[in-house]
Amino acid sequence: MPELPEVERVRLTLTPHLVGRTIKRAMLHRADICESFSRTSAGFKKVRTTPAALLEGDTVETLLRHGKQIAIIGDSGRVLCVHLGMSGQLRWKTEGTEIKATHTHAEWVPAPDLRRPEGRLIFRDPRRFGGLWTFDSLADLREARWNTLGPDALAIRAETLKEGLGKSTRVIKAALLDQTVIAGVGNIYADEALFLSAIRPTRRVNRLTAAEVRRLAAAIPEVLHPSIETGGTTLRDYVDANGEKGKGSERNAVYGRGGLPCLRCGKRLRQAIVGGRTTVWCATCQR
DNA sequence: AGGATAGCCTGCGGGC
DNA sequence: TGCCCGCAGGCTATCC
Repeated sequence: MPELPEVERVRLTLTPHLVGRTIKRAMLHRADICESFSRTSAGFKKVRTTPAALLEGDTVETLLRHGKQIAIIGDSGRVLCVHLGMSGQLRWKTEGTEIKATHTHAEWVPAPDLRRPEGRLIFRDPRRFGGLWTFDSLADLREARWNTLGPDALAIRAETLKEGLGKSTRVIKAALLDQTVIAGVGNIYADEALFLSAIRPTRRVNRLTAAEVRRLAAAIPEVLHPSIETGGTTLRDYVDANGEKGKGSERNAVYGRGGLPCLRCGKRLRQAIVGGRTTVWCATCQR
């Protein structure tokens, strides 16, 4: 469910709970949602997941994000990578918080910390499109997994976007959803960025002008930043680590507004499947 | 080899 | 009030 702003929000709200805490116990309730990798001379091989790989015994140093993926870094150097997929949640559970017990696939119990209230980290994911990946180091995660991702959408520049798009003939909407081109944009913010840059989602990548690519590159962080501030979009079941819902959905100019009037020109917004996903745009404002 | 499509899962809202 | 259908924020495997 989450795109970059929602994932960033989870990272930000989880950080104060986790950083500096030592993981006393890591529990994996469903083995098939986690893959562990270890380095070999040839590359990487899949190994059995151990509690230590899930950061048991580690003190959390920091939380990073690239695109829609989060990395939790332990003081041993080990790294736990979390991808929320469509329905994944990373939650900080305290005495008072109600979290559905169903589909809880992993839990982390920290050692008591006198300065902070007790709590534990929960990974839930009903649809199981998300998952966990463990590596011995951040370098390993970058080499084995994040290497396929394009530049993070918050830091995208016109030149790198142009390079990532290449001479592709597919529609721009599909290219924006391709995480190897740019990491972090999903269905909501692809439509929002295309609206803001006045480009039709059905335009072929290789037919975009340099000026249009520049507008698009500028529009992407511009649509992402406010959603990080407001707590991300809420359409269904997204919540941050503290269970707070986003307040950003009413800010969307096109996503979820098919058939409604364009906020800029008042004409009816078009809705159709583009690049395999429901897409909304204004045929008047976007060319 | 790039690009389009089906498929993986569960939950929920709308229409009957 | 059910029940069935369609649809959902992501990504991949597989075909052409």
